[in-house]
Amino acid sequence: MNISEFAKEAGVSVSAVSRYFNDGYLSDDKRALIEAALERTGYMPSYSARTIRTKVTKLVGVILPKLSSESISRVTEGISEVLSAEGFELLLVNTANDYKREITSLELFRQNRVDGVILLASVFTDTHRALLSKMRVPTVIVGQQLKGFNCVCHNDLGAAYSMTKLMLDKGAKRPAFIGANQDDVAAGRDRRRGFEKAVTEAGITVDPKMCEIAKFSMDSGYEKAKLLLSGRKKPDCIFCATDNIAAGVMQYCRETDISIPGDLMIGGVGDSRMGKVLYVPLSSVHLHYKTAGREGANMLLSEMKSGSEVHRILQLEYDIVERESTKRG
Amino acid sequence: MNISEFAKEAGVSVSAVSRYFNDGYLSDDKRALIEAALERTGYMPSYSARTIRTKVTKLVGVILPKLSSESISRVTEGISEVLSAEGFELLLVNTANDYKREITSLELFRQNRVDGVILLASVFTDTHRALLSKMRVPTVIVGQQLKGFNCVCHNDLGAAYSMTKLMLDKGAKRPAFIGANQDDVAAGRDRRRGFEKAVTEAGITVDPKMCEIAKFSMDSGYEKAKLLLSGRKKPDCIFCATDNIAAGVMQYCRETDISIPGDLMIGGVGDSRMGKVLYVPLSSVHLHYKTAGREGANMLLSEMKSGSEVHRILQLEYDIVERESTKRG
DNA sequence: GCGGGATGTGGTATCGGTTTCATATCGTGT
DNA sequence: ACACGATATGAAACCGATACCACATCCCGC
Repeated sequence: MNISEFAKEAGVSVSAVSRYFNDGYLSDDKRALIEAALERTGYMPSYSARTIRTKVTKLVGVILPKLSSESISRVTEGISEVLSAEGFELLLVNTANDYKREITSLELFRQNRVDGVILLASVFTDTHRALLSKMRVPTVIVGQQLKGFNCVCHNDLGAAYSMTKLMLDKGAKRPAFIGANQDDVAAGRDRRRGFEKAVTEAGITVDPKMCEIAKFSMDSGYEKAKLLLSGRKKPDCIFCATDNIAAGVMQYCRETDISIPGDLMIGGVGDSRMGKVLYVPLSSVHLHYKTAGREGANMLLSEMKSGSEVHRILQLEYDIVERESTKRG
Repeated sequence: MNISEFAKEAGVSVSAVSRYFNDGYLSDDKRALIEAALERTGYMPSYSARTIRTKVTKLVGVILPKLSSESISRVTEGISEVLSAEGFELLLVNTANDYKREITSLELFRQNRVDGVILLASVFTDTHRALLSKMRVPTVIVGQQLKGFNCVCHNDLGAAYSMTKLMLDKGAKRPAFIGANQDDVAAGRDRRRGFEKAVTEAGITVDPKMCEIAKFSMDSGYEKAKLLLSGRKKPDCIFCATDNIAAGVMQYCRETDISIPGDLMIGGVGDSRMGKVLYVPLSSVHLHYKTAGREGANMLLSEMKSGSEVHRILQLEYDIVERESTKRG
């Protein structure tokens, strides 16, 4: 059933029906007629037909690398909370860690499919940059920082620095690092730099042999821990770029009877739920993921309303959460 | 830029452009002209304009109670995997555990916004049933079983039964239960029935005082554990309807020096990542969440293709994963 | 040489809404 | 009595695509 059939059924004009669903200027008589017919028929106007004239989709595209990650789902929850309150819906694209799909999705979103885009990016290539600057809809990047674009990000460097410093202040002398791919500026490069900054400041030379690059998984953390802890020069603390990696390290320690924090201190980033219940509760850095999602959504909202081209970068701070894995002395 | 402007720019007819993006019957000359103009202008056809004629949105609505839950995000990942391979995108609605939003979202999806709907439901009210039977688009329910509709669900009763039986077989005599709201048929009622079945079969009478209802959170599990374990009659095993609840129970046991599995065995459901790294690794039941998502998506796809009204129910089986929390003798 | 299927083409009706426009009625201040 | 703004109304143009239609080739078999 379309609007003219419905209008006939209700005994009013097409314009009247359209006015009912949009602005005012409609007599109470007609309003009642329409409501009665609505009750009878269950008519609903077609969104796409509306969109074709108004150019408004009430849809926001969200591009993310995976769904089953605590940090990402928290961010998404923040986004969803703010946007749904404003009547927007989320068009989700799960790239499954495939950068090419980020590109194709951005392409897709240029076709007037959405009113705005939020990109939970991992890595930026030149293609990314080129495409992003050609976007015709407001776009916000969450979790990474890219000059010239709207971003909400975390202080990854500071977080890594503080966590590493915490362990060094407790007397660690042989710090090790297990991080993520350096192409990922936030979780990879910045967290490594934070680690290195703290180590250097403590008067220790960063030893490349004490630094490993892992995937974002427990298993990977486990493997890298095995590498680091079975060598000759053993670390007395490990800073892990994510809690997942830290959990893998801890697994290895449990199996090999390495005592935590006695023999080895461990610190993570992300303050995941898991960290609290690990067999040795994990010290971590709380990043405000949900807030990042909310703020990203708010930034997008204001961008969509104003249509302005101002680019802002919002960096959120962090909180150190100390638990048993670093409690010495 | 719209199709006629673009057609003029390319030097071809509007029909030719439309044919370029759809079927064949287009000479190579025109194809080349269009491709050249595409390169120059970056024109993309409008999705909503297309939808208005074809009635195809290439969108699937997914309604879920929350995002930051491991089980739900796994299901969603399965859904996303299958549907994106078929060129569909997900329109996500996060109801934030608000049943009313499930209703309004279903309403919304009746407006030709999507080609199909997947509902990760929690609770079914009469309103749900009424609305679901009025849906004009193919709909699949994942995680719950509702007669007369397309469903993909787990064998929740069997899962709970087997886990409880495992603990009873190891000699537990005073089994306790911490479950979820009984309005949730799958995670609430069925898992409780499975527990009760196993207990009864073992010749033990189910003691209502040994049964608590928690929320789906660690904290709630912790609180209920305190209730059960500080009473006079202490349980020697607790079956928890979810791993999160079990993790809360374990937290309490750690604080109060209750030894696991010596004093108390604990079993969960869901085989969450957390379970493996808990301070006592948790026995759990692996439910095939991602598979459920995939199968739900497949079911929806075949429903959308055929347009048939056949209703199927697919129940997935489970695997017991035994870890230290129930390893006795 | 001719009927008929496959291929190729552009004009235009159509999808289901919104917005503009011309027009009408009303209350009200002067 | 009259001008004027606020309210109310339906017809028709319009948004940007697709699908149908009428028509033009071309190739093939008979």
